[in-house]
Amino acid sequence: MEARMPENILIAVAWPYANAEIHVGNLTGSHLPGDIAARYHRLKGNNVLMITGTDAHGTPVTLAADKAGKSVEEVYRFYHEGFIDLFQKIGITYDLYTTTHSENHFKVSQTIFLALLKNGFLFKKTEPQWFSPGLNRFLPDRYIEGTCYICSADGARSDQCDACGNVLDPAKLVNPKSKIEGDASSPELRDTEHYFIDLSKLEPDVIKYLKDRADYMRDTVLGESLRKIEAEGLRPRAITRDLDWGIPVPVGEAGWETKKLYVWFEAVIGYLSAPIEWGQVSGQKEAWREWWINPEAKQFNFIGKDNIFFHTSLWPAELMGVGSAFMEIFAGEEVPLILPYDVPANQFMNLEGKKISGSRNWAVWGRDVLTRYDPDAVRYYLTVNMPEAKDSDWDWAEFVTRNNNELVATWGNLANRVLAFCYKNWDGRVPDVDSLRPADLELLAAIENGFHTVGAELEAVRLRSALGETMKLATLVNQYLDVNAPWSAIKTDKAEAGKTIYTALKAIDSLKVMFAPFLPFTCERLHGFFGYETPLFGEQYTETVKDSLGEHLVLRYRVGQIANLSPQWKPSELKPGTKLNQPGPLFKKLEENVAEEERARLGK
RNA sequence: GCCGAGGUAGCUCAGUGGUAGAGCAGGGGACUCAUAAGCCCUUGGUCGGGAGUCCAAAUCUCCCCCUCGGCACCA
Repeated sequence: MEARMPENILIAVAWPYANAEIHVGNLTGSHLPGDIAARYHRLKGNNVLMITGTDAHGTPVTLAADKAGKSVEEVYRFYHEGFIDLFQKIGITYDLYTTTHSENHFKVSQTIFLALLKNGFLFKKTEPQWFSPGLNRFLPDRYIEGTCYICSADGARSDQCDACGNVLDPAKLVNPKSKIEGDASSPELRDTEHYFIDLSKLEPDVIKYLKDRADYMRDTVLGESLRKIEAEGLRPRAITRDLDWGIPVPVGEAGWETKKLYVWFEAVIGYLSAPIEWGQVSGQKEAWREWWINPEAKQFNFIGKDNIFFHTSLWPAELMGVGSAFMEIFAGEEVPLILPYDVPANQFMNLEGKKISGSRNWAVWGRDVLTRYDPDAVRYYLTVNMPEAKDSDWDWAEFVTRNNNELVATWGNLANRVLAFCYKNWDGRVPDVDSLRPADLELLAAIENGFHTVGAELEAVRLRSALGETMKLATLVNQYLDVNAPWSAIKTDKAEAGKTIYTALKAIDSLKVMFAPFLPFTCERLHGFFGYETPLFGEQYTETVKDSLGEHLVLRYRVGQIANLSPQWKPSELKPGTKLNQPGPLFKKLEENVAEEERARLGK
């Protein structure tokens, strides 16, 4: 393949919230597609930085801590460490998985706030907000419900009634109640002053930002952003809250000590602060600029559809409002930050036809499912069923059949049958061949072409399609084997059988690379069967970072011994005579009763 | 109510102007290297309904029906 300049690719994933475990819907929604993209670009030789971390702040964490009788820090650390354990077990290779509760993130977030203030995009405004006398704290609207004063339906939110659809005046809500368990006090409206970001002023910029990307952004994403904004406009939005837990608002005025930056205003800033922290812990303090100042860099935000607004409106608005002022305050140079290239948001994954619900245990939890199934089996099903265009469904019976009929039968069996046949009949070595036949060259050409077609799908973040293309190529090799039947040929002409096996091995060696972003664990094993001495991927590890807020665990990724290899996203160059290692099955076939057993676990 | 996304073979879904597709499930066959896997052939659809534009529509326009999601100070 032609030489090319490496691209700088930032893979930024939505920040998991520290009040619940991660389930398969969260994985397929953002972490897994991000990891597949990151691994592909690494194989391609691009400079990849994949980051995110735990969103530690916000009211729900505070309330979860109250309920558990623990400190907010304990609660956030509990989930944070669990997330890191899961990402190692399922191979989500963050270069840095950190947290919003770090000195660095505080500083970067506050700098963004100050830059927006400097540029005139923030204003203060006093509004009534619900206050719980029982909890002695302000509560977000979602925690208040009452009776609608228009249609008399119960369960109306304070600003809108779902029953009649009317927008409500919170002050008129009848019999307002706190939805917090154990809070029997009657919430009341109290005036409170907050900072707002003037999104209406930034609306033309946001529209232009989205229109510039409209030819490749997903239709579902544009529908929830561009078309919605054109229809409804953007309104100013409060970016501070009355809360003890969170990032202090960097204004030295009295009365602001009890207020914090709104979680989504600051969580998205993590896409900037995490690369900065990554540079610090890697001893390359300025390296983050390669993904944030370099206008050629491409940033991807992998998120679920629930976050589309924050990533297609609020975050670009923050960045455009900041302009060069962030760097001016942060580093003393007036250069602008770049804007995200694409926001490939996924829809939701349901479970057995119903919406996933953590509180009702209608969920397949990431760490739990990995105690019974291999990570690549889970990754495979989550990828073929990824909700790229619309909501999808995790169905246990389908999990079993896709595992058995596709992963095991088409791909795993292909690798195993060819390697085992070769190992047994050619003394553990790749057969020697003098020349190849037209059919052999034809197969290898088709496989080689896959690096272009599958690569194009991966670059466009059409992951289901990319995996489907790869699986089709595996079928092509199965067909080739059937036509050439080396198990028959070997009885009369071992050289001919050797050509078939050599060709098939080379094809499998190539397919291994194409499958690797999706199935990294088994492809790494297969890589080992072929006798390679360096791995396909680097390794994950954790370390503890200390700062003025204390310390936090981070997950990292070390490229290690493959750092100096040339890009691996290219056709196999397998040499005749290469010594193989003892092969074995890559995947496990699942029993038919698995679906029944798993369904019995749900909802309990 | 408003906004958005969907409604294509029994099931899960791909397909945005040019003779209806894939995988699974069902039926038949040849083979045996392989986790009884793989391969070949095959049954099956008036592309939610109606009207329109066009030489030509699953694909564009309009109306209607149904499902799901959101309704932004909730993450």
